[in-house]
Amino acid sequence: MPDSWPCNACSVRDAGFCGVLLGRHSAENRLRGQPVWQDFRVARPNESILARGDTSEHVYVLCEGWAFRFLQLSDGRRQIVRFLLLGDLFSAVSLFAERLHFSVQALMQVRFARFRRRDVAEKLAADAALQTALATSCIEEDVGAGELLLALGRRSAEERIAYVFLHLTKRIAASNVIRENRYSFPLRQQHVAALTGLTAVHVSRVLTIFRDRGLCRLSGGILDVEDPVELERIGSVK
Amino acid sequence: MPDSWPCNACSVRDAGFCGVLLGRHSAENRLRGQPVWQDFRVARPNESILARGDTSEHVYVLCEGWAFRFLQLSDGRRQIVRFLLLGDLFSAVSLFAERLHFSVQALMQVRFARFRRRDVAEKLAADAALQTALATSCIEEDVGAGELLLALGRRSAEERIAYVFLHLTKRIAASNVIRENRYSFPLRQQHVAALTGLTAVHVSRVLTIFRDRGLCRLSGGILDVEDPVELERIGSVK
DNA sequence: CGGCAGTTTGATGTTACTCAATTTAAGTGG
DNA sequence: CCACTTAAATTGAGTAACATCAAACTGCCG
Repeated sequence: MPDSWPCNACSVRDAGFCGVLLGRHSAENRLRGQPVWQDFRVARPNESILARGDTSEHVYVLCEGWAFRFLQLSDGRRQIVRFLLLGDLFSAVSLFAERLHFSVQALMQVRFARFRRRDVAEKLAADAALQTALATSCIEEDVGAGELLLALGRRSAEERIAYVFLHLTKRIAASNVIRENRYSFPLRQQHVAALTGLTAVHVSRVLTIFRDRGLCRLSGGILDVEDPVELERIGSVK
Repeated sequence: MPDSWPCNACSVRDAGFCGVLLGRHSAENRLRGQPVWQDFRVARPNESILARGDTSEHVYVLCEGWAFRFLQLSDGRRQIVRFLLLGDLFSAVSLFAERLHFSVQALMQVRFARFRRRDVAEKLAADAALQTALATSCIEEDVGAGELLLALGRRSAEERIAYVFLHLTKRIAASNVIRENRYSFPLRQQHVAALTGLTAVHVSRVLTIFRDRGLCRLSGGILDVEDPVELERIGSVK
């Protein structure tokens, strides 16, 4: 029997934050006799889920699909700050703040769970596994933000795109089984642009170059990495 | 008697993280009979304090001077991720990780305190004020990183520089008394460049424009904001 | 006074953006 | 399954923003 098992409700493995919150889904892992999760919700493709400035009594975990966190200027310019994958908290540190300092949008049809912030905070005080999971999420988000800052501030368009491909494929690979350097990768070029600080037109040009060079190709929601070594050479932080 | 008092050892007020850690500096705020802080250290201008990849049993609080956190590519390109001001933890989330994912360098002569990570973690479990202080730091760092990502990804050189000036002056103003829109601002243009993802040459050009427009001037370690309204219009996130 | 780091300025180059037109792909309803 | 609609991707031409290189200038410290 595996020591980790997907949740029958949300298909998230115990290893993720959701799994820890749900406590391996056994009956005794409830708060005051109620399930610790509040409810599940669904959002359609491109639907806005949360907006900066909102206050919310909940924290959120993504259970199905992809979404992203972003910030936006008053004139509409927007920057994606992080993609949210299966099992991700929308934001780890937002457990500590009522008012949201970011917005979240669905990339495709998604499902997510809401947990009452107070319940989670209460459980957190007594649950070492949950503390560890939260700490890990905080670290990962901080590392991710720092590396993205480095990419946006100091790297060329090619390097940025290679970097985000590598970063995301590694995150995918950590939670899924991947075969043959092919990744389910539902981003459109506009999303790559919004993440890398480039325009969609320029992303298209760079991806054409990557394709012609036999480096990788993105289409139909699949990322095909043909030359992982070279991609790593261009995009790696090391 | 004020409810907040500068630490006689490090001049940090109780309101900062250091103050909470030291617990208003009263005798009973010690761990196992020892002062909770490990020791104080000094670094000279431009001295490297911590390097990415190091492991450390300590967390660090800045007690005097300015420093900055940065990331760097193997070819030397570097991006400043956050400036560290009086009372700042070098990194809030690094309380949860032994291995550092960032480097720290002194901007000028600095003094900082080391605290054993284990001791702090232990104190954290029992001390609600410390929990709150840590949570606040985590949020503030996350907000700062997000806004900087937005600036680097989507804003022009002028906007970025106006933004970092505003952001830093607000942080300074939060901990000091400021008179007449003059800020002690020990950054050199190269640091502004390293923070904004620009070159020092281009920063120089933009600052010349700002000066000629009567917007603000940076020299001799002083930032003089002559037209706060206009600076806000250019640099604000709102 | 000399040396050095930082700043300024000019000339030139490159990268990525903008605008616009065209092609391709993805849905949608009959 | 096809015609229609709409969104996304591609391509080209022209441009703007910022980088690079190099030289001159400034201020500071020993």
